[in-house]
Amino acid sequence: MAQDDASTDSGRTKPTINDVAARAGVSKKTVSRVINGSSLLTDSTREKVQTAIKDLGFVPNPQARALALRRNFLIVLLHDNPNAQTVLNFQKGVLEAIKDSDLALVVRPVERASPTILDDVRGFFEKQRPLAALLLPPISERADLAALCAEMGVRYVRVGSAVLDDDRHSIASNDRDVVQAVCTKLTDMGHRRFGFVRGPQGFRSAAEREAGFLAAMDAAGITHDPSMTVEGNYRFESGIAAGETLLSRSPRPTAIFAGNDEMAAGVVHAARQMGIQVPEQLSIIGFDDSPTASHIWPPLSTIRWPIIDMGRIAAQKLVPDFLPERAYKFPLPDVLDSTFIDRMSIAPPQD
Amino acid sequence: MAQDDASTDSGRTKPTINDVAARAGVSKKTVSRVINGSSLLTDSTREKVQTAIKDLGFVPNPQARALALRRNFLIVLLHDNPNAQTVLNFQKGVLEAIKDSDLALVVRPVERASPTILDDVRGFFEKQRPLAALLLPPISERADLAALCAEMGVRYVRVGSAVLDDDRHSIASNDRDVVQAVCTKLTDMGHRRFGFVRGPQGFRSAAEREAGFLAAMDAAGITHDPSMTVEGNYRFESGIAAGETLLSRSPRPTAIFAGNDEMAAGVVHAARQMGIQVPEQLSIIGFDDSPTASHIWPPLSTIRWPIIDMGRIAAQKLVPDFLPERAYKFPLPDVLDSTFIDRMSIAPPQD
DNA sequence: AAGGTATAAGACACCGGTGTCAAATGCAAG
DNA sequence: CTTGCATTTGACACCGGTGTCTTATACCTT
Repeated sequence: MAQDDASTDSGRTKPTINDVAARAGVSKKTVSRVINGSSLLTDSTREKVQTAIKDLGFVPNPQARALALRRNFLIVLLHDNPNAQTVLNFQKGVLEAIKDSDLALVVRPVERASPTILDDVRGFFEKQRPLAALLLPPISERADLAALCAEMGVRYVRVGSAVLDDDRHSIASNDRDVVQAVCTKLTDMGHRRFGFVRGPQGFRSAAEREAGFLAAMDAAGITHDPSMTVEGNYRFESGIAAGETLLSRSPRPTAIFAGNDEMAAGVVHAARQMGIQVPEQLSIIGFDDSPTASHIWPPLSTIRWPIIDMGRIAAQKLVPDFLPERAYKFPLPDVLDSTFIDRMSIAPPQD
Repeated sequence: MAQDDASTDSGRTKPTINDVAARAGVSKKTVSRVINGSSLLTDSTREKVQTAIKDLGFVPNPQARALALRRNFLIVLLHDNPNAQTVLNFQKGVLEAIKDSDLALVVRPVERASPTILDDVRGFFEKQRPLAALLLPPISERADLAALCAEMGVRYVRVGSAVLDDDRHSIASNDRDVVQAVCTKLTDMGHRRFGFVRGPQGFRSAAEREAGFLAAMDAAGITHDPSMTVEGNYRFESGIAAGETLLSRSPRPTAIFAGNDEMAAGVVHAARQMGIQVPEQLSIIGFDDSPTASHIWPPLSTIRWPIIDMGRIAAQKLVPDFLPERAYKFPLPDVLDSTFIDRMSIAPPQD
């Protein structure tokens, strides 16, 4: 295999751009142009260089490129989302998209409550100089973080339950519409007395889902009593508390929509403690299609949002020019549909 | 604030090592020594330089260092673990440890089944040249991956249910011991007929937990019928199937240990379908303390492994020389204790 | 065939640090 | 007050690419 000195050498140590240049008989700048897909190249030159690259098994050094370009080939996932499954699925989608690229995904949790959050992120950006950032809810709702990205030349996409930015910087699910549609199913079944377990203040998802619920009530001609809306914090325990509150009202609601599955599971728990049968005496719907939803009894009817796809599309919006296969087609959607997963927690009201 | 030209300038563009050198009246190499904590420096020189660094707000450029050192300040998390909560908690621990360092965490899922896994990882290492890698189970069990890390000069730590490597390269939970202890609680309660839902072949955790279970049987003088061990794949559905199998045996087991919470939840599900009361007629114990465990009814007694701590300690073992605060003390442990979380799924047998 | 212009390729400095080795400095001993 | 040696500091090349500007080549025109 050792046909000349250069290739003998290449067996031991990684070939550099200089080795390629020497072998192809061109300058390193020309090799650089080939790597970067410059259009001002003769076909024959390009071929020569590509052959040399292949022969040598040359892989450009990302650190050197990063230094010269003042930009790292990193996508940062900025998040403070408490739902592990959501975060991991989103990661999965992103990683799927960047699989065969030169990019890597770095995770960076941030603290929503921290007063120094902007400085923290700025410091991180200054150090790592990432190419792009992905903002997961709820911090995706912070306009100041998006502005910081823009200011520092970091591309970004904001992920949310509703469109949060212009189409280049946003990917969203249609929470409001899907919740309205699903709650309308319930009114069509004959339910008239509803309880609603809201997500916490400051979460756009909570507001969107509530808006969808209210719209369904409106459409069915039902006046929703505000005292039948209870606020939780998206966690199981708050669902129990909310369930206890709502189910001790008289008359009792026959259907409860909870802002997410954890809280819905809490409501189921409360119902069991109070001896209320689900779904016969009480219909419950959650949101997320988390593992909990299918593991509890009865299995929860819930709404699955396409979080993996959102991750993939977010990455595609972010760095289309870095992704090898352009198998996807433009324009990329801004809103993705969620789907209703009907399991066993809903039924028509009794009597 | 602008006291001289240099500081005026530093407001616009980031200061470099040259600016610091000029301000401190030393060479850039000396500044470099200060940054890297070289010991052959006069105290007065060090101070001068540190003052200049502080005045200018100088932050070394990681890309440049990466190029010169041929090493990126990246820790890679290599995983193919299906349990989102586990992965995310581990990430959390790692991130906690590297919080104020120059390091970043990048996630890289790998496919256990892929025949090209070694080449994939090698390619990734060649491109990103990470400083270190963290191997999560089950791929942490692959010695060839560890060898690859060693060969490519990537520090690594393997995480597992038992010590998988020497103490510098391993952090483990004590699955076998804790399972033995917990199952002994069950025998002490009076249980004699046990079912065991094993994790899948090829998972060390499955083998360890089984060994612990068997040891407890042994210690209690119980001969465990091998047909009362059923293998699952760590997922809910396989737990249902295993539960159906075990609970249709006659005489029925009065206690079932499942290799993880998902499968335990499946067993609970199967028991309910068959009209068997938990825990009155059947005690069930899981492993992981996943959200599912506390959300189902009855809440599962389970074992919590200290995955966040394992992440933190893994990072500390990996890059002690890069972590700012040496608040932790050596030697770092190799094995961390899991704890039994007693909820409501166990009770003495009815006889 | 000469001149003019568009285009391809190259020379060289530069990104911002670190390694090597030589030079300068400090201090003890003669 | 030298000399000798250990220690501290600096000069300079180098890590492996890219940007800018210049030069060489190719293609048209007249």
